[in-house]
Amino acid sequence: MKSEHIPKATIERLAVYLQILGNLGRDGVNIISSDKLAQACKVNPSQIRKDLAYFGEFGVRGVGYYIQELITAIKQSLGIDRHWYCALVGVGNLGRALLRHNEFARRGFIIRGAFDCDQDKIGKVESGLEVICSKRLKTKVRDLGLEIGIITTPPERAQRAADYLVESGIKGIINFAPARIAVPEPIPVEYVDYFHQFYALAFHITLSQHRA
Amino acid sequence: MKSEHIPKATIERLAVYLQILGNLGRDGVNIISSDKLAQACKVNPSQIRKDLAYFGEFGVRGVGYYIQELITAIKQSLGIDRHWYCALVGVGNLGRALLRHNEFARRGFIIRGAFDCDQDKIGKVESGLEVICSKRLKTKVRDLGLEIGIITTPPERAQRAADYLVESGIKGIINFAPARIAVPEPIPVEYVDYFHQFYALAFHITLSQHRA
DNA sequence: TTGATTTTGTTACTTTTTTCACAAATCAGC
DNA sequence: GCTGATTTGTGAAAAAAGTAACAAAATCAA
Repeated sequence: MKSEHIPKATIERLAVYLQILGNLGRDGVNIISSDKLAQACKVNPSQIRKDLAYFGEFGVRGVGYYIQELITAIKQSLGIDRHWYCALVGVGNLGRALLRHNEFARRGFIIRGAFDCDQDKIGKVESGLEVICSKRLKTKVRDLGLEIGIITTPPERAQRAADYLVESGIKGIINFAPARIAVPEPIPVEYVDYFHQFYALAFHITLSQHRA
Repeated sequence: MKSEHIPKATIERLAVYLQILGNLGRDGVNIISSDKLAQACKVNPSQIRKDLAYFGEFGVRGVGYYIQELITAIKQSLGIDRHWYCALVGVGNLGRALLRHNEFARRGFIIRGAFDCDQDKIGKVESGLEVICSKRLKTKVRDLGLEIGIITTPPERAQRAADYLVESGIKGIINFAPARIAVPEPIPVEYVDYFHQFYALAFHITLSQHRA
């Protein structure tokens, strides 16, 4: 099998597989079967084989998957076998926290530009990056080769940030602001709000208590 | 309709509806139809009606939904029409960032205990909370009425943190550590890792470039 | 080399989720 | 109070995702 439409859930699971394979690899394991990996991820083994089948044949029948090879294959499939340069728009509390968070670079997402439209912030230096006026995004995106935009503005300014980013030729957007944004069709947007998971947890706890 | 099994995707969408309704409410809108809300969320209007139908009848035929009422109804459905007291385990960089992040309290998730097993950290004060030895979780969970555990340890210590939390009688866990954890059946766990969204974005960008 | 055993890749089947379509309810104007 | 215009709630249909089952490939022992 190869390509066609790939379910969103598959992409999410690939990220999980990657996480677990990484931990296993660090523990010195070399080979794993879909069955064992499935146990570790708490999914169905067929599910794993099917998810991987969208991208190619990475296993060896009768043997299983070579962990390092599989990690490489999944990274390639997701497009994270390379660096991505990012623009961060909105240098507030959250923005600053992300700029300081060096996990970004470790995972291959390198924030190379920090932008804000507040005159008081422009010119200041945050984690080694000078804060630049959002209106200058276009030039910077071109000059620095930025491909991903990270929105960390307050919700009411998220749409404007998105507009600047789109206009500047950015290729995709991660929106941390608690607001939906509208962008032209081809540009993918992902929303991040970990309170959604808190809500889901509150729901599940409440549900099980209601049953009891 | 009422209760039965509710899709995970429905819960996620309810959180999105809530976000958008909140923003609309602040803008002074009072009533909205499933059609308009659907446009704002970029989902199918039937989807919205069906999602809500799992929990009750909140709309008025021929009219639409009263926004404030709907917000209340969704919050009740999710179980976030109340406060939740939380225990945070693992006072590293991420843990400290979350402790400082006052959005938690604003959204009704109040972190009332900070725990770590590192002797150097125990006794120190972070954002007004004294860091307590993880082994004392049980007493504190009882005395402070903590219901949700937030794991922010390094991945290799996530399972132990989970074990302490489960033993202490916690009702649910949010795991920020990049590792899967095993807990007894009835206790719900939600995983938070925003790099998954970065991966999804990288994938979509790569895909569309491949097509071009 | 053959046969037993393992485990993948893939097709067929099952279940779940989403979308469609329409009756039931509401409201405004006459 | 009736008529027409809306818009919900919901059962039926369609689409999508997940699971099971098995042939094909690989390994190993005899």
